[in-house]
Amino acid sequence: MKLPASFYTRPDVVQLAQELVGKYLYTNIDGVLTGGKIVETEAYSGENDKACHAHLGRRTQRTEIMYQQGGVAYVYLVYGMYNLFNIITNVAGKADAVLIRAIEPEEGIEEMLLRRNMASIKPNLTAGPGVLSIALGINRNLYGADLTGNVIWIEDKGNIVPAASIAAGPRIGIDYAGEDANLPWRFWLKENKWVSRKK
DNA sequence: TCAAGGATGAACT
DNA sequence: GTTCATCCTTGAA
Repeated sequence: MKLPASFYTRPDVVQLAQELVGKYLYTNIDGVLTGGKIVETEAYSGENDKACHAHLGRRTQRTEIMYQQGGVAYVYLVYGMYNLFNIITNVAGKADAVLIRAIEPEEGIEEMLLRRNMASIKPNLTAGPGVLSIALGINRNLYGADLTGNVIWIEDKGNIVPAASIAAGPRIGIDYAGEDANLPWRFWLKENKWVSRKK
């Protein structure tokens, strides 16, 4: 079942990031279906989070989409070469988002190998936000894409993820954010080899 | 095995 | 000019 818009407009982005672990992310780019199970996420909050691009109402052409109502994609370029995929959440004007960091490949594996220029399937095919976007064909064409449409979406397959199998810890690569860098807002499936960084 | 460095562009100072 | 929500290659241990 495709997640409805009402899932994304809920106010607690941290809770939402945790619930997204175990859901399934799919893209349909040029008629090619690829996707898999989400195994790692991070929460970013517009209010009170220095790590967020839209912290305290910062507003640029790049971050404009973050102020929309939840349920759209925020794709942006980092370090000049990688597109990172975020889900905008909460109601309009809040700028909350969830970064998808890693998935466990399931659908369209051959196409993902082709996009990554890899010969055989290995954990680093989709472990990490930059390579994940390459494998799924995500680029800035999807900036602002509707997550309830038919190009990129998330499905709930009814599988239950016990809270005990989800680990929480500090987010990655945001040391500049001061004390907010220590917030345990990264969630991943314990003992899953498709997670981008262990521990 | 692991640390260092490069690629490359948008946003900020 | 500097920083950044990254990843891959290189060369030293």
